[in-house]
Amino acid sequence: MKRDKYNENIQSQMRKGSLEFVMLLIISRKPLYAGDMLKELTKYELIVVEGTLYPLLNRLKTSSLVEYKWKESKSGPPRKYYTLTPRGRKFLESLLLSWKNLNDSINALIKSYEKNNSR
Amino acid sequence: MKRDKYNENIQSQMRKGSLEFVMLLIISRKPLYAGDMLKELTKYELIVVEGTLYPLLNRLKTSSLVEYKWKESKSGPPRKYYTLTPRGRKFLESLLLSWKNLNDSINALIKSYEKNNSR
DNA sequence: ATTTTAACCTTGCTTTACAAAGTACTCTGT
DNA sequence: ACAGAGTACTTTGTAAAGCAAGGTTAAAAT
Repeated sequence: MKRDKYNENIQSQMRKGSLEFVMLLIISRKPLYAGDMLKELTKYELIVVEGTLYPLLNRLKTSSLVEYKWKESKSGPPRKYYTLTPRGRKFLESLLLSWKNLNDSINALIKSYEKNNSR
Repeated sequence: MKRDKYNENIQSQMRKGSLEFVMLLIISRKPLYAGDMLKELTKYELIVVEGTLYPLLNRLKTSSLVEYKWKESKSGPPRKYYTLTPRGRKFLESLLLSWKNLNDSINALIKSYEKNNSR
């Protein structure tokens, strides 16, 4: 039933569109590879899967927002360690502003909602 | 050039996935029709266009989260005034929790970013 | 050598935001 | 009465992107 899909992966749905932002934030802190990112995202309860992550990383690469260097691993094939480009840093700064605006708007709406429901 | 699309409609992209949430919030406050919603959303700087809004309202309707009543207008054809169903109210409550979680996660990441960039 | 594990990639499906064009109803001016 | 303007809602086509599932390659373990 189509209706039920609305209750599945609520958090996942809400994260859509903010994903790039979160990814750039994580990459900005230190060079890491996809496996690290998945762990990091899980820590923040932002579940992302491989099929989402790799194409996203490639889009960011194509857009010159990130770059990577191959590094050998002790336990398997080499890894791509990602960092932000200068362009990526600039873009992240603008996303920070957008996020704060969106955040303010939604919080204003929530306040108005909570007042109406007197809690 | 594909790269440039990343800079267009940043805010629009970030809003994706939170749209249902915002719509339910707005509808929860008082019955309104699509025209009112567009004005309301503009007020909060969350731009949405007709081609997005109407299909979304129909999805919410199909999912039994909202319902509407026809009302005559003084200046044109009748309007659909939307309200939340009980199911819609419950769903909105769960979205509120999800939003707060996502918000906390991202704000934690932002703090960590700002510390690294010592500002 | 073969199997397992790790890392990265690709394909197909589905959803959905948006632009643009379409339908339908009401009011106004002539 | 009817043409045109304005308002409200709908539909169609396109493109983007998340995800599941399957694929490829490389190193390590047995």
